[in-house]
Amino acid sequence: MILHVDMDQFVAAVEILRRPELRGQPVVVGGAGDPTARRQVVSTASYEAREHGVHSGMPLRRAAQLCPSAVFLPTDPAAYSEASERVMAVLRGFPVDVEVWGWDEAFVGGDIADPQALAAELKAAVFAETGLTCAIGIGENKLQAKMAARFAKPGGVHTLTTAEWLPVMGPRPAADLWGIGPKTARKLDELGLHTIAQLAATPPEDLVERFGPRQAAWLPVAASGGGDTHISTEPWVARSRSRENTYAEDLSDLDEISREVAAMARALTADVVDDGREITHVAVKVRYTSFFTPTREMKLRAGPTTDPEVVELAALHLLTKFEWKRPVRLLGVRVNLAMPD
DNA sequence: TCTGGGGTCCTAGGACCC
DNA sequence: TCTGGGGTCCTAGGACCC
Repeated sequence: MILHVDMDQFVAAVEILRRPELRGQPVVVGGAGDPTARRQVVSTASYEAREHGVHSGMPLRRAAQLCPSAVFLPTDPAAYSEASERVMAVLRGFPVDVEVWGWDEAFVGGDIADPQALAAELKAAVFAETGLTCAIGIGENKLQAKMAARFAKPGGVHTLTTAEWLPVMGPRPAADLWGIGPKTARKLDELGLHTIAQLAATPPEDLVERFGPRQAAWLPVAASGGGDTHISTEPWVARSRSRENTYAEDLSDLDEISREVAAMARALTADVVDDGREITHVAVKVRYTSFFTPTREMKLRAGPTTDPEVVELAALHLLTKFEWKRPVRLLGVRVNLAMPD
């Protein structure tokens, strides 16, 4: 069996931990914590704020309208990263395999005799050592465990097995499946495939034309409750690193745009060089006020580099490949990293 | 009340080479 | 002479996740 550990309202919970007076109050974490700021969105809302309809991705100003009494806090990624490390260390203290999945999730596998007992022990240990609570899903593969954790939230334990899968998940919309987003859900709807049970009963051949071979093969398997059972304990090696910024006021001046992109390119290079990595590709992203968002990317011809000058010049070169007739609201730079041997 | 930031993986088309 | 088929690299975009 595989367990999926999913922290409850993780970002909000970390903030509440260091400000206990916030417990029980609606808390909204996002942007610089200013509910009047434009172009900033909710990162995480506490359960109390969610009761007012506030959710991740919502503009802060909208959140403030829905829940004027909420406490608004700036995001503090370093604090969440540090809290995440403490949680994962607790999980690794057990004789199990742990695969970290983002800040606030992990899959746990290995030689597990009694998954229910293990789940209870993990929850208790995480709470005792970090003050944070989690939900735990138990399943026969990662997909089942992940879906089970949704039923377990907040703070519970839930099991979903192959035998239970179709009776429980079958009637639910295909969009409930981990890996099916709004676009795929709409395409499935257009094919008359609305529920997980309907998708599970569809031969891949019927999906190839619309979805391509890989997704066509995966969709019915996932809908039938099939999934990956491998827990990888290898440390994650990042493929890329990026920085982007949405500006409160649109940018039109190409000199200013160039300065911004150059600064991002240099900062990014410093970050990855700190991590001992080399840069192979540079990409620039522009979002116009229309929300049209093209990207331009290039491989560094001279080979992998750690030189900020090279990365900056590449980014500035890529800038020449865009049209500058309209103002922009976002600029971003991404670098791809050479994979160590 | 207009729509964040940081990632990963997949697909598709064109260039280029044999 | 007007024309094939395969393989790989590169870039752009789409979709999804937290």
